[in-house]
Amino acid sequence: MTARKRAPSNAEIARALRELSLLLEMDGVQFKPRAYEKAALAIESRAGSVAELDEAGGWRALDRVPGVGKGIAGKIEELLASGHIGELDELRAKYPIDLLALTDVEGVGAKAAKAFYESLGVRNLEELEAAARAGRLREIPRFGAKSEAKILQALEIVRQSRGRVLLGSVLPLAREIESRLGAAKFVDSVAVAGSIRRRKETIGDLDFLVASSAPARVMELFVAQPDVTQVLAQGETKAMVRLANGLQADLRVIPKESFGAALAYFTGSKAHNVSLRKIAQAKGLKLNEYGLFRGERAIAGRTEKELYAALGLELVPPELREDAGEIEAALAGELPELVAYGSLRGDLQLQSHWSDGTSSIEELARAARELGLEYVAITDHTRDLVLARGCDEKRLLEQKAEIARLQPRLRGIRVLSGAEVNIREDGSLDIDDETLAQLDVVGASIHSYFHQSRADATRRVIRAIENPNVDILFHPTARSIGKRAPVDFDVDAVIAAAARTGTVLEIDAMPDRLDLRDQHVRKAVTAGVKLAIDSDAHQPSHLRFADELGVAVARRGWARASDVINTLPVAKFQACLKDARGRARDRARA
DNA sequence: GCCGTTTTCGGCCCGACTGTTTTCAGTCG
Repeated sequence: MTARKRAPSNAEIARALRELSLLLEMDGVQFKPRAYEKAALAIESRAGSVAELDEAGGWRALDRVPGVGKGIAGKIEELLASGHIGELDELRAKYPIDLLALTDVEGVGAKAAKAFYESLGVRNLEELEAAARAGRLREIPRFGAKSEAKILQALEIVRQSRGRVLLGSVLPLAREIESRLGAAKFVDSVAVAGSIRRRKETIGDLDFLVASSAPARVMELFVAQPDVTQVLAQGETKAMVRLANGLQADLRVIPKESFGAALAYFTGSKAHNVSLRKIAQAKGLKLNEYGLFRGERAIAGRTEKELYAALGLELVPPELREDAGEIEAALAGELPELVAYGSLRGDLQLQSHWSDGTSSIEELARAARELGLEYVAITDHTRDLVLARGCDEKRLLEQKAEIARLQPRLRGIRVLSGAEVNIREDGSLDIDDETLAQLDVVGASIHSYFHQSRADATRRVIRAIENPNVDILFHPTARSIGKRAPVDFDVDAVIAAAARTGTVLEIDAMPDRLDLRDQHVRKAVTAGVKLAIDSDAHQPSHLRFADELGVAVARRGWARASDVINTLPVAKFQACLKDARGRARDRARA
């Protein structure tokens, strides 16, 4: 067993501050909880390491982080120096419960957790579930049978995602480990395999594959990484470790000539591999992680391309390997040419500090240009979202004028005016048509009434997209992975309506949204509905999600570049929206 | 505990809605 001293990551510091915030709230302290929560958010979304910042400049440097003052800077220093925060330990002793897990359940906050603990002794998710099943939550004031049922439903969603983490939260670490291994002289090639390579929306563990003639040295390097908290197993060609984020990471070392076969084998999915082996079997061949064999002789396995070709298949992109028709398409030579990473030219959903974003329009535009984008739409929240400082008609038009003033200073990137209008309970919008008609890009989305009946929700969404001014349906189902179920509408009916009205459906690339999800993207593509892949950025560091995660979801949904409207150059993109609005108006008049 | 073009005190994105009950916690971004 290895235990190494390492500086806490920003995420770990944020987690401690967030727990402190919740415990203070539970303790009835005023205002401090919000301050700690704000500081946690700021630290979590910071690009640079806070631990390094402290090392370089101490609390004075920490104090300059927005939301962090003298007090919280002191707490962070305490954590970095000793691994503990005294006040946090004291509060944990007072309330010995898994508060972070409990408040992750939709409908449970600090106050509810306190009531559950003090009245029923509930300390963790298991005890909460037991209490809810026994019908004991309704004994607590202000809780009844309905809230009990809602909590059980929310627990089910949490349970389904237990032990899995969001793709977006592990991808950077996976790449870091990959490049660390790849930098070693004795490593010939390295790859991330498993569900990360397939870009599944949640990840259960990390799989690494290395080709090397010095496996022992690779093993040593792998288990000695600073992120490793525990070595679970270490043999000659295989190691398993526990990482600081709680996930397990596995490494296999393979001889060069088997790398392609092993990569295919460890990328999966299981169902895809079973189908490949059946094809091999039918040809009198044997397929395993070491290669494709006729009798004892290996006939392919050095690369995946060689392996698939030997089986009579086109190379199947990892994102499609779910045994969902890709084998048949590859046999027939009819795999689609998927939208490529790096092919987005625009980003159509950005929130600035005009509503709940943290950056100015100019900062967002410059950051987008840095990423190589040619245009962005500023789509701040609107009237109904009071907490997000939603804009009314007047502010939206002021912002449009502001964008026009800024544009000459922003060379190399076109900024479009827009809005993320709220779809109300009945499908009406919270901004008038006259104003919407003046904006370049109008997205509409759901932010409330998540629990309507299927019929009501379907009618609501279709009514919204039938408005000729609505160009795009933003984050269509409003789900939050591992937290909130998607709004229950008839997806096929909404896709059919989008095809009829020329409405674009969005793939919102925020790590916990990924909405539309892969299967629904595929339905939309089949129906000929256009997609937009957007970051939903609230700060510059979010912009990269569009390419990193959004394009991945589109690829998993079999989308080509021609299906994605923001792969178009800005003039063609705008012509496309204008054309759709024109036809929608004609239809509305008819 | 943080913050300041109302700057060293006194505010704290602060409205509608749900579920549960007569005063409030939680949710929406």
